[in-house]
Amino acid sequence: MARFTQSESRRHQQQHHPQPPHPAPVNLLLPQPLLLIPHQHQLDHSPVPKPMNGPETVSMHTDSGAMKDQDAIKLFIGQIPRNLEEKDLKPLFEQFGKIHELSVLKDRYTGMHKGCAFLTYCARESAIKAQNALHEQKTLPGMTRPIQVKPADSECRGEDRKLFVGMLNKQQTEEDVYRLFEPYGAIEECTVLRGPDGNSKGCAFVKFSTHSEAQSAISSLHGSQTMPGASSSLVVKFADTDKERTLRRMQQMAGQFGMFNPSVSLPTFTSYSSYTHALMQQQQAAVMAVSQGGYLAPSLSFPSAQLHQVGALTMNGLPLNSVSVSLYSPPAGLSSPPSTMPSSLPSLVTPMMNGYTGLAPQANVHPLETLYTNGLPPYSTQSPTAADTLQQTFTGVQQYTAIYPATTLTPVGQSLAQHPQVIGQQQREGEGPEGCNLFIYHLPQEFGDNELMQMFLPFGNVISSKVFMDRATNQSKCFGFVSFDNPGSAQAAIQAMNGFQIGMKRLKVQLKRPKDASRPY
DNA sequence: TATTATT
Repeated sequence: MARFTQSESRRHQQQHHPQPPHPAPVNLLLPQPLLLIPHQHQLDHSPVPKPMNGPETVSMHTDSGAMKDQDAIKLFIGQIPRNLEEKDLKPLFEQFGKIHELSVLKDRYTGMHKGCAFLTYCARESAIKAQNALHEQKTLPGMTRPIQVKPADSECRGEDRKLFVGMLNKQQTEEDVYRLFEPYGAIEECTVLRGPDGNSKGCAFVKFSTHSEAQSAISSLHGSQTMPGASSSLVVKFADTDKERTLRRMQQMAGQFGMFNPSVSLPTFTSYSSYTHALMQQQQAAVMAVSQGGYLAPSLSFPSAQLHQVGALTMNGLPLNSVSVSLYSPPAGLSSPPSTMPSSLPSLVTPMMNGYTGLAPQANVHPLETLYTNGLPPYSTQSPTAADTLQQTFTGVQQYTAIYPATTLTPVGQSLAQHPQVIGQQQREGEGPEGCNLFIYHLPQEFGDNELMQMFLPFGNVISSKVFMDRATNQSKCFGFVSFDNPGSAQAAIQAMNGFQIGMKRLKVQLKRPKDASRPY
């Protein structure tokens, strides 16, 4: 299983900086120690060591081994192919020392591999060796960018010393940016953002070793000069926090979906160039590869640019002029592991993302205000929760797009009605065991059984889906039932989809009442 | 002018 062969000698050639294998977007390798070592007191907040007699907490997704040193460093591992699990990664990292814990990050609801992991060696020294040998040094099969091996954010958070630099000249390199910021402190990381073609996007991230160094760079550099070719003066500010970034993405997506600007012309069938068609097929092939646990060829990865294009193709311009953020009570005892991918994927499926959003359409409002300023009273003033809920939902949508890229490419109006049933014989008017059956209300009028099923497939095996129709008019009554084969999937679906906004309505997703409860004697 | 992810 040694797909990755790390030459032993590399670790010892410290006299020159090894060239990263990819010219494109890489962090500048810095003359400073690669690993900024947090002080001990920052690392360990509890002076009490773990009891020697108790086993470490071990979960199914965790490889956990021997005791670690007090001063061990948790490493973040990035750019991992999504088909590699702990057991596959272990050999690669074991060569630097005994591993205390290695866990691949998975989405809490869908179980989707996030493409990164945490790794703690028993010995601090092993972590340093591993970072020196691996960080940015090798690209794992199927990845387009080199592996990341660096201290996890939890070891020493970087948000408050990381700068976003905008309005750069597109010709400026990591080195240029480094020189520009060097006078203000020790730079730990310096990255110019680039597109897939390697062209600079005219902005960069610069991480200093301390907040005050970063602050002094802002004071001195922000607005201080205008780069040749830039439309305004240099921007230097603290990088967005995770939350801000999520909100920003949501807004971008809103733009993509044509909600901010209803006048924007929607893509039409002319968008279906042969390229797009090829892209669809490729992505569909990739979906199959992933779902079968196979290896992803490099060309089958999902660069964000492609996903964006998918997004752009899926809008149908459903008007959205209000948003509400609801709090739901998370079901107690949601402890089952995330549901798995459906084992069989539909060959031709219906547009999932159309008109879906968890987004606030108002423009010119501060993102955070947007969340709570929609003409409705906030459901709660316990602030982070509503935003978290929305973000979780949004994350789910992104993953949906990633898992079913081809799905979203089906033009609006060409729904499953024109294609063979995908679950055929399995679909009956049926129910799963108690706890597996969901009641869904506020469905879009145009949703039929299949759309309903598609919407819930990501959370597990859907054994039946039924939208109730008005006999007289043959119109949907906008509610229906979905049954899974296990309660965990049902709970995951509730978590992700209850309150999910579609058009102007929010889905209500809850467990179906058991029969006897609805018919009291 | 906002990244490939941080339990």
